[in-house]
Amino acid sequence: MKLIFAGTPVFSVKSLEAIFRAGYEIDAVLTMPDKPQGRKQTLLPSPVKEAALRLGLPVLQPVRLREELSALADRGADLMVTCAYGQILTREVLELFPLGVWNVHASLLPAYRGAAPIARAILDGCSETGITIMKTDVGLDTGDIFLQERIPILRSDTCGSLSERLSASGAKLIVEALGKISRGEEILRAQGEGTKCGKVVRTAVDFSRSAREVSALIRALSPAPLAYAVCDGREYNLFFAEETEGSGACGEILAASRREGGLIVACGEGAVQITELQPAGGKRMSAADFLNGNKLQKGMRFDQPVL
RNA sequence: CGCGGGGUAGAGCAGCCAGGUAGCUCGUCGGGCUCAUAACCCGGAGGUCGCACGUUCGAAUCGUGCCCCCGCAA
Repeated sequence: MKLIFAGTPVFSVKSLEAIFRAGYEIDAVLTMPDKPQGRKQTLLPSPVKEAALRLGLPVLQPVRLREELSALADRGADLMVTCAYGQILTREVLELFPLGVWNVHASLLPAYRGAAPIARAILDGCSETGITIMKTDVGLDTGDIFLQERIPILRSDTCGSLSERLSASGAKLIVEALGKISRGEEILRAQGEGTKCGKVVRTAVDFSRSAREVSALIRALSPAPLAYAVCDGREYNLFFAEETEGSGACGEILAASRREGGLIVACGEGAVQITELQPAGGKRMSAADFLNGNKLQKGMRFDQPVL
């Protein structure tokens, strides 16, 4: 069984490595073209490309997959595995693989089809999410479900930490799936009605929301694209905040010292303790380190975002 | 030439504009207090002030050049 792996971000790397380690013949790895990153606009390879090169696998980076059909077809793979690849597959692509195209998706489909299922699940305050291995069809994450694993969402989870566990789960499940497929044991079930989620963007924290929602927003967008807040003309990226006791005007800093319990900000309902942040121009640091610099004082207020 | 912040002790910062003894919070080490402590008190160690050149009696501070880090935007 010869297969092609398609993936792009770090989330996909564990699946690629697991499939490789399980001994499957990976004919080529598809990933998005190198993109200019950062201030210097330097061209950077995707995490999957780096992993593929490390494993000595051939890498293909078509800008538009549907324009490289013949090249793909020539490789004669039996099956394709996709995992956050970044391109919608057309019917012509799907038809190239006799054993089908299988996708690793980071949600319990049919919930959270689409771009940012992990962040959305945290944002919505879900207590669990999971991984679905599905047989890709022409719709957006609408294919029949093959395998699923539920993963709890912890109060301490950020999109980053949850992604790591989901990524590991996905790697385990896709290997399991390939085993069953190679033995002709796949049993599928249709999804039915589902929900779609769009990608998440950098967002200003609205401290008039409840502490639960503020914490969820901050954790859902961490470590990227991040929630932020402005105080005293300076912007702060927020990496982590948990709900805590406290009340005051929305956005008011209720405490800004270790003695008083850290950096605590009043929300519309309750308060949050911010434990990791990054001032504009500065580095990411713990609230304890940040407070040593005395930039924010009790009584100051974070700006209310213009809605 | 996209906009902007920054490099001072292990960490986070002040000092720079108006040159003249290296400062704060924390950590660390030692001692004390306490049933005890992440609490409190006392004391100590620890810094080529990013690099180079220049101005000056004297530069963290002023001037020139360079290196590096970071936020936004793309």
